[in-house]
Amino acid sequence: MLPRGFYQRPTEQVALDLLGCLLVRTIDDGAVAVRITEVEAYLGIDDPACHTFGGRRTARTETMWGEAGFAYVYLIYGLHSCLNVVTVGNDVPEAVLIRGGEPVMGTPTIRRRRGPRIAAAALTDGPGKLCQALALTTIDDGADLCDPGAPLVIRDGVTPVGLESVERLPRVGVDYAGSAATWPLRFRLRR
DNA sequence: TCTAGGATCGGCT
DNA sequence: GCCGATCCTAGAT
Repeated sequence: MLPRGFYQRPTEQVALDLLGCLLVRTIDDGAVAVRITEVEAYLGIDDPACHTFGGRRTARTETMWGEAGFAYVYLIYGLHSCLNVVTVGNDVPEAVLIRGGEPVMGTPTIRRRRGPRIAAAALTDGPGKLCQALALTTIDDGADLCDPGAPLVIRDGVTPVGLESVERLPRVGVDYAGSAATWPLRFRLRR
């Protein structure tokens, strides 16, 4: 399991290093693991696309202002959840959005949660889809990812990820953020 | 209180 | 590729 110190580093570095890691979700309903293939960095108060831009601190974003290594889960478009991991910590409210992955364990459970008619490639290839596959909702906001007994933890990947296999792209859906919309803070594993 | 808009998804054309 | 669903959040009043 990744230790707290992993998350207490610059957000872009954490985002890169999360690629290839395993998201392991253990609840009664069924254990599931997903290999992270796509993430986005959100750089706090100086990032117009970030929920904490300009120092915004509300009930929703409170988790981002807390310690690193905790899950920040919020609801988007009134119906989808998105999973982030808080980075840096100590009143530096930055985070990495987990945008997608590929199932490596518990695929039948994922399919049961996602629906029988969903194509295999579309089971966990978006932030909302990922949360549905892992049965994550805003109830899980504030969960500690560094607690060995937690129902959601992140483990180091089995095979190391080389920089040459990582694409850097602009972030998705943040056109409202002006020039920050073009910042290359989206990282994706080539396939 | 009220209102505009959103870090998306999936079905349909 | 387009578009509607759906309701919470945050800022304004």
